[in-house]
Amino acid sequence: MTSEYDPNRVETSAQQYWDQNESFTVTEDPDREKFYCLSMFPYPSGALHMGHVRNYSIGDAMSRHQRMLGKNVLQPMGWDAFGLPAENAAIAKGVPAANWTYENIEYMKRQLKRLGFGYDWSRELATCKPEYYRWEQWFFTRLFEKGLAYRKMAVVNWDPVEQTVLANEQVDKDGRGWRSGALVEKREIPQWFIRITAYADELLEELDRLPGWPESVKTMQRNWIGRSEGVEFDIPVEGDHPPLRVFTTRPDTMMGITYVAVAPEYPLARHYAETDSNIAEFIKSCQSISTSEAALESMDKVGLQLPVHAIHPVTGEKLPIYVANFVLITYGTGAIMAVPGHDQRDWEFARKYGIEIRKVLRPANGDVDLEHGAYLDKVDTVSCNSGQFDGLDFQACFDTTADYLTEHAGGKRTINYRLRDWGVSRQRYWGCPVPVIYDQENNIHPVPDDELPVVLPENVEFRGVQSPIREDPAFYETTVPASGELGRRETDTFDTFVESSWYFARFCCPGADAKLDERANYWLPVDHYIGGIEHAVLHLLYARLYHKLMRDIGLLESDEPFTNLLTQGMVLKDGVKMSKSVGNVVDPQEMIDQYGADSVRLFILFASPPRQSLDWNDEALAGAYRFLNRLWVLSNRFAERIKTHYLGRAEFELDQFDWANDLSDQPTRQLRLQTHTLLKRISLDFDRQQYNTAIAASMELYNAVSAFAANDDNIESTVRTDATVEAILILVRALAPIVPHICHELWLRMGGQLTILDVAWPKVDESALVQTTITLPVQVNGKLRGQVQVKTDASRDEITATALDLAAVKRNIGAREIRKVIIVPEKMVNVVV
RNA sequence: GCCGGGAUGGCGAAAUUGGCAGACGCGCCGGACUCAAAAUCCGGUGGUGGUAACACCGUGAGAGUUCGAGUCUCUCUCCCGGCACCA
Repeated sequence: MTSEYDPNRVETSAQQYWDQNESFTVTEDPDREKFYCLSMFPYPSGALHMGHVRNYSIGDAMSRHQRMLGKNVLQPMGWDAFGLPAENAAIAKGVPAANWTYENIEYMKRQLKRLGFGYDWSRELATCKPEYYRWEQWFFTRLFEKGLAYRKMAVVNWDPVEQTVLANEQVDKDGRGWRSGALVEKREIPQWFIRITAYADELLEELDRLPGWPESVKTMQRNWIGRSEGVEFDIPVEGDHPPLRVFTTRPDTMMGITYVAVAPEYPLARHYAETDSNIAEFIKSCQSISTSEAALESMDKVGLQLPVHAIHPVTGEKLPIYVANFVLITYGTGAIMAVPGHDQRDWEFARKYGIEIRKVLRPANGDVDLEHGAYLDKVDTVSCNSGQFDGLDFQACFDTTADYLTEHAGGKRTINYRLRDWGVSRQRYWGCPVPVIYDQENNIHPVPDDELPVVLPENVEFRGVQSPIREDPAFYETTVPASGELGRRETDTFDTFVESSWYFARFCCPGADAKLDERANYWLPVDHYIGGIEHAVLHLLYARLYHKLMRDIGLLESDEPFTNLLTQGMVLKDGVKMSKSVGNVVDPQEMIDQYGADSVRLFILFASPPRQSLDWNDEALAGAYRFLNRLWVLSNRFAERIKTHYLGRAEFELDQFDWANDLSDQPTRQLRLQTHTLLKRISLDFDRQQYNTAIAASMELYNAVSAFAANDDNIESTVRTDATVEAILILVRALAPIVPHICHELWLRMGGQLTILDVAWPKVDESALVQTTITLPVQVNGKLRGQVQVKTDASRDEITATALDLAAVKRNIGAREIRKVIIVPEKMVNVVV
């Protein structure tokens, strides 16, 4: 008697086996092809959610499949352990952030083990540990020395009641602090930046050499970097004022300038604000406006004219100067030339304030009316009303005007990026301390290597929101390197994106007494990176940047960190994202307790292709469980026979049945044809990570072999047993990456000598796919009318004759004349009448 | 507004990239087993008409290319995601 399928028992025993044998611990092996499969590491928020389970199920299926293909597979796991939630818990509940974090890690690690993911736990890391962030600090001081990290003033959210800086997440959508409820102000304080703009071009260009990345992510990164080519030049201002520096991508329209506009923060605007209260008030109103997207969208373009004029650099015309809320101090030069005829935003502003709209561009073969909007075309256009620049097409006019401005207006061609340098300072406690010391004159001294790490104290007490290390002399009081005078430590910590920008590299070198060692070059780049689309820009861009920074400091040889990227879809319930506020969250733990890890993994990979969203369905999960029960029963029914008859063949010879014996048996040939046709599909689907169809095909294989065995219960014919056994052995191996526990146990029961982890992926027997006859669909005028059985090597005439002989075909042709017969070899027949 | 991705049964989805639309699963209907139910097993399941054989319709809408279109081209509608006073 076979025992019933008890997932809890089966899974515990498989997991014990993997633990005891350290089945997933790997080392470098130059003789084997490596495969580094990485899933985005989780923030230890308390418990795994369904998104994690999906992410890691995909990664584990991929890793185990690659291992069966014979590769040296690295699949590590760790913890993105710094961050605000731990700090919030500390503030709200008085639990030390470190304890909260370590307890969550412990619980979530148990959950990951309970799900049976094949991680090399010997490489586990948590970013909040000094042995990790020590190297982050070391690296930062290198960047500082190279000028790639620097300090400058920047705007933060200031809570006037708590007297502290707030993270964006701590400001609600009405612009109030999460704890005090007070209106948050903008304040400028000095902060640390990493010069990502120095890598803007490489980050952009290299996207074209990442065929393994989804187009959507590459597009998002391109937009984020936002490269635009144009010209920067001076527009003189009356009186003693310095000229206004402007940037434009359309110098060809500069003869149409009818006003200029500056950002509220621009020096000229500030100058007049000192003496004019209207201007001062206007500037203030611009600053208090929330920067949330919704607010920006509904915001009107408003401005105020300054009591001074600019001078057109070509015509000498007097141009009004406005301070306007739509000009950004952070982009370009903070001032713009406005050409309302050929820029929609300038047009709208001009309309509102009654400024002249001048046409300096028209279609090459016609004219255009500027009554209803600006004319923006660049193709088939010609310049007009532009004096010496008249009659030119876009490119010629661009070049001529750009040259003119270069010569006469201090101009130069420049490239502007939307991308800003990365602000990495956070005035928070639970993060990696920025390793610098300030002396009495506020000069910056990086912490010397031998004094690293600057350890973040874990036993601290919160009094309100303020970061405890800011008011802890034991932390910030120190001496200045070299001089020994009294100094003050930086109390800012790093943005947590800094830790996640290099963890993939550190996984390669556990325990290294350096940031990285030569093992990194064996494993990197990551062959397949899997995670949520929400990281399309920030994390994935910063990780690319850090990889290049590490390369340029000589720690790595490769240019890019992730060869292939798979962005998995969201997990939904009833068609909407699972969330606490909707109340539709399904707890993975409950599902595992009820059905076991294998059923959860099977369902989650079966319900949707990995890149698409997945709608959670309890009933379909039960269906996955039922399938595993059927698999269990069928495999066990043959396990004893396999063990006694096939033991000794060993895993290496599994695919070598003695078919020469007798293949005249038609049902056997049919089963083998089905088995290997399906195996071919399964293998293809695994190769393209389409696990849902791989599982569907595996279920078909189960259905086929189960029906075959049922119809032939007392088969004595060896050849039929062989075919059945062969199909079962293929089925169990094909499912092993997806439902590893049950397959582990079944393999042992069937007498396997190796753990199924290390058994080779099954091979398609091409000879099983050879058919002597084939069924072809027959169409008349493209409509299906019947099927014919023909010999595989039948001539076109023979096929035509057979097809035309079908009653249904004759009936549908009727009296009509046959114009031609199209035969697509091995596909179909179409009679055209 | 711009960019990217979609739209196929009651539901999740599939279709080897131009060749039998709806594989596989869920749900539902019918049957077997059972005193009964659950579980399990067997059969059916795109729509309309027909006892049936069969016929017609059918992949968001409309046109086109083709012997043949879910797949290619054009136009449009809607949905999801991202970006956006970027000069």
